[in-house]
Amino acid sequence: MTAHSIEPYDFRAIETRWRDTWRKGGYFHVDTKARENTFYYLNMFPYPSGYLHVGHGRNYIIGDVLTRFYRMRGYHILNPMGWDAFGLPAENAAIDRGIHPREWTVKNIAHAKEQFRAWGIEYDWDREISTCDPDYYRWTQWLFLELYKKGLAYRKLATVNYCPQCKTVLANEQVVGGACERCGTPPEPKTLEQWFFKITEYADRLLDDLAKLESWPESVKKMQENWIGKSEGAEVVFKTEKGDDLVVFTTRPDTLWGATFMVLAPEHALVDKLATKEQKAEVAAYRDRAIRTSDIDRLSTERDKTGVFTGAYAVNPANNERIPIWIADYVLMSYGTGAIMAVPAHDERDFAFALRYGLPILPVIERLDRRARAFVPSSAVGGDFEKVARADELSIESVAGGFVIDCAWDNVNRAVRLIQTALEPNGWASVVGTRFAFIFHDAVIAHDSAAADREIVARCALLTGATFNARTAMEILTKIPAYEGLLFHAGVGTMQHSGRFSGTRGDQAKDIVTAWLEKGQKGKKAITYRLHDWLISRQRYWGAPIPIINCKKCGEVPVPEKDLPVLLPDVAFIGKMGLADIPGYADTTCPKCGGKAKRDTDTMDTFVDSSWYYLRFINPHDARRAFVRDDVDHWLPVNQYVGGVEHAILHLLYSRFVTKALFDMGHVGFEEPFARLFTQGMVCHTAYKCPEHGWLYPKEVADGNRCPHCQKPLENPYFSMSKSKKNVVDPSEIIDRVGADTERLYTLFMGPPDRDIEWSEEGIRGSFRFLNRVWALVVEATPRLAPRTAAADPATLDADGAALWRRVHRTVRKVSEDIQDRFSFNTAVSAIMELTNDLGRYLEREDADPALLREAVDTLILILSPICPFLGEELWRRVGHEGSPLEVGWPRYRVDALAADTIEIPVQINGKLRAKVAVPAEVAADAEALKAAALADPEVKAKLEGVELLKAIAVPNKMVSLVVKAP
RNA sequence: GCGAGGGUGGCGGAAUUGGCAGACGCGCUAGCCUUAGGAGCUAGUGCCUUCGGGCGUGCGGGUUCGAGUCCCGCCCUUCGCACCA
Repeated sequence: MTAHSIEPYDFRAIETRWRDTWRKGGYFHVDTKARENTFYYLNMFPYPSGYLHVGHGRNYIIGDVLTRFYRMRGYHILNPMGWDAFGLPAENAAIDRGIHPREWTVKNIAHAKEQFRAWGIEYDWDREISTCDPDYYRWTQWLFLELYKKGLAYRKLATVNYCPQCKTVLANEQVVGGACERCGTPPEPKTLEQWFFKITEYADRLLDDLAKLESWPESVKKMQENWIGKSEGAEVVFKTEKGDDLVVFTTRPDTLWGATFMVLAPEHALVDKLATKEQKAEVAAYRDRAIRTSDIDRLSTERDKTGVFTGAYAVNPANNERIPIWIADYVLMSYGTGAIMAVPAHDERDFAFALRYGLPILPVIERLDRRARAFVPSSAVGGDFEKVARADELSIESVAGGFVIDCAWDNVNRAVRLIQTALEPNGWASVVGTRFAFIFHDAVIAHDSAAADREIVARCALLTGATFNARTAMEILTKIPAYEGLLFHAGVGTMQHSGRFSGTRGDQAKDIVTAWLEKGQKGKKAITYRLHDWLISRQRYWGAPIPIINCKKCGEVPVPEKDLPVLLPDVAFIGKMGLADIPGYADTTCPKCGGKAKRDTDTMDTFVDSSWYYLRFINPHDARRAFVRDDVDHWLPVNQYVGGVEHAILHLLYSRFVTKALFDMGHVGFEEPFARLFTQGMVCHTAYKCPEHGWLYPKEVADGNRCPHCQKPLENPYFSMSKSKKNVVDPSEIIDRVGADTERLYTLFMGPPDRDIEWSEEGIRGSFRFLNRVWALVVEATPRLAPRTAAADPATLDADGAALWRRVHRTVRKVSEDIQDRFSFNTAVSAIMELTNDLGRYLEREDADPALLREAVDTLILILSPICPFLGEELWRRVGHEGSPLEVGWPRYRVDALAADTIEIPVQINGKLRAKVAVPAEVAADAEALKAAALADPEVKAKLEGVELLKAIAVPNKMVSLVVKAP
């Protein structure tokens, strides 16, 4: 570059100049009546919580780049923006500041819009919506009523977290570490009538239709699948001795013969009835403790399983064994039937519980490997036992305290006979694995029933004497180190010890047992989901009121559609209140009978607001309808939806549910709301933590990474940006120092968009430097450009020129594909950088071709303009054009410009790169010609001197691989 | 524990279909320029080297003319779910 000083890149002036140009030009207004070339791009709308940091910016910058790109490609692109404006943080902030949540929300929205403007991020602002606006929540209420009419909204008693200090109900997310997030008091369970949406009715469709979502990330689909948590199995009816039916759900009906006890959730309805007089007090105490602790502190995953015997018994329908009924908090009332049959031999939790409480553990499923192992204490047999076993070709090994014999399933019996023969009269041994048995000198007792278990324990106790203290056969076995890992397995295998079902193959066992249960009316095939109905009631102020009226005479009456919206009462906000606390709000008249009635005082979960907003954007101002069917049917499903992975489950699942419900009601003609989903990674940044003073702002931190208060060395963990960790970067500071274009460029360049990335000051500087180079280069080139209609003629270019010309076209193709098909903005940016580098080198030539310069410079500006729109506008005018790059259209590439005349082909000899040959393109494309050219190359010839060529492989346009043998 | 990602120079990352590993950027080194700046320009920059070459994409095997990429077995790490019967 020449040394004379040129005009500097004045990003402040440039960004100020073009800041409103797109809005004024109406470039992003779209007519939703359009039916051709339409594209619905949607970013998840934000919660207006103060201000957006550079991490939030990533999401919207990606959207803005894509929108500008599609716009240049001639699409009618719909890219709207709105505000998920209801919710708890607004109430909390309002409480702290003594203002109304609406005031706080409105202020934040205004500030966020100003941030978008500074970022150069444009939307069709005529479509702005805010969920706290009556014109919006009126239709949220309409949605509620539609679901209600369909029987998909209903009310039932449910337990919520109630904070006795704040005197209010807490949402789950307000309970942090088992305490109220505001005051730290542990919440109490409280049972209230609550509204639910019957999402479970759609569980199967929500699960099955995931397969149709081909352009969703696999991880998100998997998360939804896990969340829905479908398990297939059977319900089995156990009769209690008092005559009640106790229904359990199991995924392993084939293990029924191994069910040696039952466990109920402490809250189970039958607990009171079942508990015997002697056990009642203990049961009640355990249950009360469980109810209090269950939801509060689940964090200790590895806590011991506890439980209490109810005193009652049930009958195992498979073998009529009498089995005890326990209660334990490891069984959850919220899953299945709240009761289980415990099969301790094949369920890890049941195994631990049974060992702890001395309940029998009976193996009923064979191990897949069908191996067995016997342990023979040395005191139980004579001195020549080892020799005898060897003579019988058994694999015997001497271990501490005795011998271990490993057998395959077909020689277990032989080993057992041998051991029995060798036993002293008071000795005993055991075998586990494919066969479980205890061996005595006068009998071999299979460990296959509770009675056998008792007999084994009694015999062992007798033989062992006072030191014996095991309660079950399994407990004896767990004390033998050689058996570690062999006593328990949860695999599917052949049934054993299961009466006439013994020997049933594992792959058929479940079906065969289920069929038998159904035939004998002892149970049936059943499916259980982890997914629960969606609790939408919030006892809060800042949300959409539930449009239901309770009349003493008529009962539950929906508010007639003509009376919507049910407005939030416009009262001074006093904090910590729900609608129930507002005098007069609930008083109304019954729409049916006209008598006195009460309004429902719950508001809706904000996920209801966001479960349908993507529909409202199509006709945001329609006063008569939530949306227009014909229009939404055209524009939806959303072509591209982009947001944070933190919404992978709830928001996306609720939206899918609502769409399916609306489809069933005939309101929309599609079953899935979002055709393509992309989840962007988070932006991380170093945080500073003092062990004593907590999180510190970077600017507080003194030199040497020490705490300014106590001089202690600080920890520097690396976290996604969050206010609480004080590691956010404010975009206004970046924009002020290097400009929005630099921030946009850096945000895209720093890494693949689906991965978490670290914000770095050095990276910002590099991006800023690049834009300065682009600026200088274009300013430098401007007087040397051919007129703006000129295009380069490749025939007249020299080698350097032709190379640049090819680079221009290759770059257009790469950037187009990277943006549109691959969502790979970082590589698109690096391609633009490479073009800039080449252009800079070419520009150093005095005789640079003016038409080529024109083509290269124009192209560079155009493909950079979606990423750096301010600079794009400025430079486009500078090089002599009128209007915005947005009006020009995305540049096209020439296919004939993609390939060079001469291609350099690497040559490998025995897998190692040994030479490169330059060949004409038509030679490189032909395997035989390419092979010949490589072999004729002097360098290759020299390397082949004196060796024998065994094989030559030529891959057209790629490489030549030679296999040789040294003499 | 279950599920899904990820592991490549000093750092962020690239390699799209099994075909030249390290594009692009940061940092660093040397030089130039300069009324000195956290500026700009030029060159270099994976490691080792006896200057022939050798080694190199978490580790160990395998397939192949050829493996960052495919297969088998491990290790580490991030995220999500987690007593789900």
